Amino acid sequence: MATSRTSWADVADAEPAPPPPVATTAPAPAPAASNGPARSSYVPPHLRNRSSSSAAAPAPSSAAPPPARSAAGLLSRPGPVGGGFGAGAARPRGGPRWDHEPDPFAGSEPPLRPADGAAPFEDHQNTGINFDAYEDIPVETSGREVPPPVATFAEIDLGAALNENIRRCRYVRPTPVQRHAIPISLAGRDLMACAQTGSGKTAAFCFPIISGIMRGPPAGRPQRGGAMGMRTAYPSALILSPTRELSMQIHEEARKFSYQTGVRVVVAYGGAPITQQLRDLERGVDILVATPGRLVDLLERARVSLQSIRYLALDEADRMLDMGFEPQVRRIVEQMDMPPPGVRQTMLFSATFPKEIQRMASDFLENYIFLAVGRVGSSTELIVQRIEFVQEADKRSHLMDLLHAQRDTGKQTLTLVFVETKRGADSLESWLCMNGFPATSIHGDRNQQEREYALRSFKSGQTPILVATDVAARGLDIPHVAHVVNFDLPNDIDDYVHRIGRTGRAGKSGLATAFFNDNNSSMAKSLAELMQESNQEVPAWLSRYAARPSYGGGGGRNRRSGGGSRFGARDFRNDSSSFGKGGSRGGGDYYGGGSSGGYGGSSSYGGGGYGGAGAPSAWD
DNA sequence: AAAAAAC
Repeated sequence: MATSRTSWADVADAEPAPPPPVATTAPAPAPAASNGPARSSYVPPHLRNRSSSSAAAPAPSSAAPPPARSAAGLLSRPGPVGGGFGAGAARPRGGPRWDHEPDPFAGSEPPLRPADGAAPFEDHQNTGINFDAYEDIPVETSGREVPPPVATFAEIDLGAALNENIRRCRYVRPTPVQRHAIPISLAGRDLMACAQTGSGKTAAFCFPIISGIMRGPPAGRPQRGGAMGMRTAYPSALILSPTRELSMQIHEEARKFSYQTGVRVVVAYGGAPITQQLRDLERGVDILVATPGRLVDLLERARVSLQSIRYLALDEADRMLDMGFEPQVRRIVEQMDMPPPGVRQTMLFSATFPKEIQRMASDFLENYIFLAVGRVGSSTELIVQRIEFVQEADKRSHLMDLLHAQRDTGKQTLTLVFVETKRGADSLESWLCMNGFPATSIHGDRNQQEREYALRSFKSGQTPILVATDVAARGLDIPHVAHVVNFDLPNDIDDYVHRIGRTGRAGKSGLATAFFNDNNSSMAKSLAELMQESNQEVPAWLSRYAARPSYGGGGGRNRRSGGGSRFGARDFRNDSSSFGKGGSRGGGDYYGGGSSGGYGGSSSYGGGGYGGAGAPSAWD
C-alpha cells in the first residue's frame, strides 16, 4: 500500500506543485475583484505539463463524455447554474470556468514541519488508509428494498469529472460506508447512516449530491421568484453541521470533490465577517455548507432561499437534533421554504444515533434506509482505551506524567486533551505552557480567528497539544492525533465515543486515556459496557463502580444508545418497544426490510480481529 | 450544568 496518505481527503502528492498564492487550510480566498471573463484561457495547475492529449487548455475533456444515464450535453450546457440568483449568472458547467477556480488540491495541508527542521512525523510512510482494517467491518441495513452495495467506484456511475477527482484524491476503493451509502443515495432514497467520521462519510454524501446536481435540471431562480430579491441564492443542496470548524472541513473536502465539475460549493458560518460569505453566495451556489445560526441569519435576510433544495444532509445528525440545536434545525428544515420529505432527498449521518434522536429524525425522512457500519477507529480494538482513577486535584500532575512519557518516546505526535469547561481549557492551556509543554486551546469563548489559528497550529505540530471543549469532539479530521486524553470525562457516553474518535482515524490505531473519579460515577456502567464491547480491558475497580446498585440502574441518557455491540446504534424501527410509545407513527410496514447481505463477514469480526493481520500500525 | 450556534 505504497500509495495513499494520511486522510481520506488528502491530496495526491504526485500532482504538480501549485502556484504560490493559494494558501493553507482556510477556505481559499476568492480572487479579489479580478474575476472578469478574461480568465478563460486559465489552465488549472494539475493540467499543466501534461501530454497534449489531455492537457489542452479549455479541453472539453473534463466536461466530456457524459455517463450513460445522463442526458447528453448536460454537463456542458451553458445554462444558469450555481443557483443562479437571477442576475444572469450563466456559467458553463464543467470545463474551465470563466473565473478562477482555486485549486482545492493545492496546499490544503499546512507544512508539517516543526521549527527545528526535524522530520515532522515518523510514520509518514505508514499513514495510509488501513484498508485491511476495513475488510471485515460488519454492516447492517434495514428498510424497504435496499439497493445492493458496490465494491468499486467503477461500478458507480458518478460521471467523468467526479471520477477524475476521486483519482486526484487517491481514493482507490470505496470504504464500507461509501460502498453502501452511495448506491442508496444514487437511488434517490433517504438515509440514516451510523458511521464513524474518518470512515469516508463526507464523500459518502458528497459524491451522490455532486453527481445528482450535475445531471439534474439546471438550478437557478425558480420561475416565480416570489418575495425573494434579486440577490437571493437558491442552492440545490444544503449540508448542515454543528460547528464552524466542521463546516469548514466539509467545505474543503466538497471543493475537492467538485473541482471542475461546475458545481459550486459555498460555506457560511458565524464568527466570520458575513460580507465575504454574501459575495460567495452572489457568485452562485449549488451546495451550501453551513452552521445553523448563520444560515438562519441568511434566510431572514432573504439572501438564501431553500425552495430549490433537492438534497439535505445533516452531519453529526444526533448533535443537530439534541436539545440545544433542535429548534433551530427544525426551523430551517420545517418552517422555511424547504421542500418536504419525499420531495427533497435527506441524508443523516452520525457516529452515534440514540433512539430518541432517531425517532425525532424520522420526521425529516421518508421511507428511509437505516445503515449501520461497524465502528472502525472508534470504540474498536484500534483504539486502546485506558481509564485511570485520578482525583480532581491530581489531574494536572498526572497529565504531566503522560506527556513526559510521550515525550520520552521521541516520537512526534499530537495530543488532544478534552476538558469540561471553557474556563478549564484556558487555565489548563496556560498551565501547560508554563510547564514547558507548548499547548493551545479551542473553545467557544475564543474568537473565530483564534480558533482557526489554534487548530492550524495543532495540526502542523507547532503546538502539539490542544486543549479543547466539546467543540472539537465531533467530526474533525486531524491526522496524527495519537493520543486523546479525557482530562474531564463527558457526561454522555456518546460524547465519549465521539471524542476518542479523534484518534485512530482512517483505520489507524490510537490511544485514549480518561481520568475517572467520583464525579464521573454516573458514567461507570456505560463506560464499562462500551469498553467491554470493544474488547478493552476493564479495570476491576471500574467494574465494581459499575456494579454499584445506585449506578447500575441504566440511568437514562447514560445508557448505551443502541444496545447492540459493534454498532453505534440500531434501527429504532426494528425495536418493538419503540412502538406504542410513538403513538400513531408508522405501521408494520417498517418491518420486513431485509439485511443487505453481501457482508456475511459479521461473524468473522471481533475477537482478536485484525491485529495480527500485518495491518500497518502507527504504534509499532 | 456545560457546550455549541447569529448579530
